[in-house]
Amino acid sequence: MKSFYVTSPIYYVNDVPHIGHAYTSLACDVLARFMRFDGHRVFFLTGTDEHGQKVAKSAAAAGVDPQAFTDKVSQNFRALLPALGCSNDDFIRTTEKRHAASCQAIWKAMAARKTPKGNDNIYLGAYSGWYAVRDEAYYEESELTTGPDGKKRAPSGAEVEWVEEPSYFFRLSDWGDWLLEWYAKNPDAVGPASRRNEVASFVKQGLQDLSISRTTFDWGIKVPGDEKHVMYVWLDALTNYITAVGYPDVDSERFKIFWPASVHMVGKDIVRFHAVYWPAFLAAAGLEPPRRVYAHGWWTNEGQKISKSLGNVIEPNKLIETYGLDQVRYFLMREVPFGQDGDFSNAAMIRRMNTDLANDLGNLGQRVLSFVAKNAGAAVPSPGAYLDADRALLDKAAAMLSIVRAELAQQGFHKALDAVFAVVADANRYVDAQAPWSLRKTDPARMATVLYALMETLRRVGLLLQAYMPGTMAKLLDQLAVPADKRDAGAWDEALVPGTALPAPQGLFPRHVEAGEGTKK
RNA sequence: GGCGGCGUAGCUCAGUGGUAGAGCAGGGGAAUCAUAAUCCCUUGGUCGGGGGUUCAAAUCCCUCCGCCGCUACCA
Repeated sequence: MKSFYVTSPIYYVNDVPHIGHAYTSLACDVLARFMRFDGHRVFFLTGTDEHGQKVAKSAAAAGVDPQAFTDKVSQNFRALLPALGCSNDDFIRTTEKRHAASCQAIWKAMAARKTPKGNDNIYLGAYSGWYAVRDEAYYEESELTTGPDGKKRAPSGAEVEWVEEPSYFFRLSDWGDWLLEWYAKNPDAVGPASRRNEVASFVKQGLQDLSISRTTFDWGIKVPGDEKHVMYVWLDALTNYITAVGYPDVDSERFKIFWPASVHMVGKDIVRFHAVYWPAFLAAAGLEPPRRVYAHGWWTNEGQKISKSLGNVIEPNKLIETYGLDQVRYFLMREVPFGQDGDFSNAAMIRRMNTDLANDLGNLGQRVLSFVAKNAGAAVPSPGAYLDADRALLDKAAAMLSIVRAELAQQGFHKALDAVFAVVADANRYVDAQAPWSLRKTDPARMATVLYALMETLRRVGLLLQAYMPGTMAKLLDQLAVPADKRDAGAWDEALVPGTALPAPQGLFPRHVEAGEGTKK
């Protein structure tokens, strides 16, 4: 059995869940569901990133210790998953014991090994730079301005001072060639291709060593053997991906089955951490890099950049409440080519849910199933010999599986949907062309064949769309009387059994009508 | 500044040398099984500007204009 390991980033608990988090998680979920459907052994991981100075500070501000604080706020993210219909297999928190053990193990593994150039991977040095206390951030010399008072200031206007602190460094500078070779030999390792090019050109510029410990705060995982230091949050955070599959027990069944990860799904803002640092950390520790890192784009809201200060943050729960879960899942996966930025607008959302879902797919189901209920004895009809028109529809429906499989293998979520909805459109044309309402009077046997072909097409559409819209497609398959154990790719060619009794049809996708609209004048 | 990408119908985009395409939106019609849904036809573009190569350019080359991404240690 093939395995498939997909991860979302672990979400930083200091953030409030927004559409970006939901989007990443949903993309992972669609992949996870499709791969399970397609017979893979799947592990879908998500979780929360809970260490770092900002979290410690937020906890202090709330008057609680950091652990109690993160116990609480990590729930914001955990609770979002069922609301989104996510089928994650685990939820990891970086404050868990298993994770501390894993981080310390990868640190030791890195420290024990040499770089490709024969140097130690980790060495103790000093991290120095222009630090703004107010911003809690370091700045590059080039970013600073010198005021009339002679003081250097950050772009934010905060005063900066030169500080030095002891720090362990990861000798990233020795890993550049290895990374470039990895990109070259594994063209699918980073996607979309534009991101791979960006990352490669970044590496080509030459890499500096990376500070991987801090001494200025202590809310983190202790560096083995030097407890004054806590690990750099990104080393801590990225390591979650192996913790969850059993690291440091590399001989465990789970680790052997699922590592390396099939896809790390990330937002475009954190590509570098996943496509440069992470593979280098892993290689330094003697572990395999992930098979693929894929960066998706960002959403705007009604054409505007989303920001807290603009107050136009899109809350996933609100969206689901307004439009429905499966509608939102569909919209996010369909509206924008995955990998590119996209715009959310209520008009576009409503257009998609009414046009694609209610009118095309929902109405197709309704017109076919209610016709069968009224005119074919509420049971699966018995088909006669197929004509060319029937074959054309059925063959195209049968071909969808391999198309969807190929598209999703490279995160082509929208293209996979394109292929399925092309068949839905064909099916609507077929209904009109065959006009079963006429056949009812002239040729009942032919009518039965047409209805059967339509139901078979709906069955396959329903099977494939389960990954995107699990709830609604379960209803569709129920209405087609597809048995629960015949809803995966293994049952792709197991056609509906004539004579099977059918339940009363019900609408799948209600049209969305805006308040004040909908009453005829 | 450097590197990379993009600019095609009202909107979102596909199309990388051979008579301009899709979806949605707009207009007209057909049908009546269905969630007034569906189906057919149709309006609409000097393919960012200019120059060049070629029998032929949205597609290759040059140049200009505009937009975007990356250009390292908050996460």
